[in-house]
Amino acid sequence: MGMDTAVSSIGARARTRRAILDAGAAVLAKNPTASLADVAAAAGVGRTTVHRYFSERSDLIAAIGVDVLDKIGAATERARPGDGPALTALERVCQEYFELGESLAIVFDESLAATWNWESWEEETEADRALARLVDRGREEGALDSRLDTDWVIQVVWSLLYVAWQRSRSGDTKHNALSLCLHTLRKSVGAAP
Amino acid sequence: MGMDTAVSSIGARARTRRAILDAGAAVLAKNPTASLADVAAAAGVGRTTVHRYFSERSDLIAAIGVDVLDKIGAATERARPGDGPALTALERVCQEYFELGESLAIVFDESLAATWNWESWEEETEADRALARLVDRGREEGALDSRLDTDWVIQVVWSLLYVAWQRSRSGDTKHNALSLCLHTLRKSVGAAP
DNA sequence: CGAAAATGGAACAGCAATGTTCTACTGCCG
DNA sequence: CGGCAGTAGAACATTGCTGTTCCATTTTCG
Repeated sequence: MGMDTAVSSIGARARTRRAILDAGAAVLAKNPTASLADVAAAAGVGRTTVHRYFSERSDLIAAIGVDVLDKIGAATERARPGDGPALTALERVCQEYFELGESLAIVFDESLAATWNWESWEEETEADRALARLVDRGREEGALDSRLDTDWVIQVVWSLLYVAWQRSRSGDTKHNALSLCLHTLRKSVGAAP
Repeated sequence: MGMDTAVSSIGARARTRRAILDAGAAVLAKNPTASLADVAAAAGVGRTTVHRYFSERSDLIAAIGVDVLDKIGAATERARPGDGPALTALERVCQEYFELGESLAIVFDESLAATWNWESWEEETEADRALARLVDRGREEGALDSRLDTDWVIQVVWSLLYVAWQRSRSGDTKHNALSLCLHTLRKSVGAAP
């Protein structure tokens, strides 16, 4: 059937698209002002090919954003934030997010969000809501510090993730960085003993 | 004497320079890709005047960097990191840094550092050393968690400051944001009870 | 093999920011 | 008053990125 050609063709397109998306995320995370030529070089494709997939720069950035949100959504589901003790679940979420690696940098970079017309960034995702529910549950269970509101806890989680990711980038092992992160997280947002 | 004209002239120059530096810090913190025309407008001066004080864009950015490092140095001295119990001293440092406000954004923005040829950013300042000494002292006193190394503690301090600063930007009172920051800091890096 | 799809590279025009130069205006102080 | 420092604004050349078009080449698959 014609499906084979369609599949292989779509497969080729998908592969190229993914290469550009990944390279774009890595390059733009390090330097948000990098040119599309830099992205193309990092992806191992020609500059025109980048334009063939994403007609404008903002299209590429938006696509990277969608991609990261997808990854975060998938990681959140894998962590099963509704299962088991809240503090343990929060640690699982942390671990899954930490595995996202470079994608994290995109989340933290505000200057990209500035280049960004994109309202999807503002609106709450299902992952956001799941994380908020988890924190709320933790406070009700008495596992989280009642003096810290939900927003604060979530912000602290993300910032500790960022610090840990930077540390693993600086040469420390991922395991070590994650251990420090989780240990600090437990102490900082856990209920006072 | 000629000194009067010199003084007033220098006074005028210094005032303009300061306006450009402050406006530049504020504008570039929000959007590192902002044009010099934006900086000039924010400073209330002409674009040519900016070039008169900082011949190239990188000169302006470098000058802002020096300025921020100066402010951090002064804040560190005010906090007297050598006096009293280490945890209390660390909180004082945190308070002083928090007061730096917008200048903090400059410190966290990596994309500015990328635009930046500037090696001074890498090298350790006296403030860095003082903070490291304080953390070391805290661990020896048993006031800080012995499982967290100095680098980690310092990174956590900065990231909590960043989160608190963002929060006060988002509408919460500075007092409230600082309280959350200090409370979380004590728990996260303090010695386990 | 042969056609269609995908790509790379060159070339081009448009654009925005940069950095420079020159002129005219303003405020200040002797 | 008259000179001087500082400034704004216009005008200009330059540069680097962007987005587009066209063509030659490679890859893919029937």
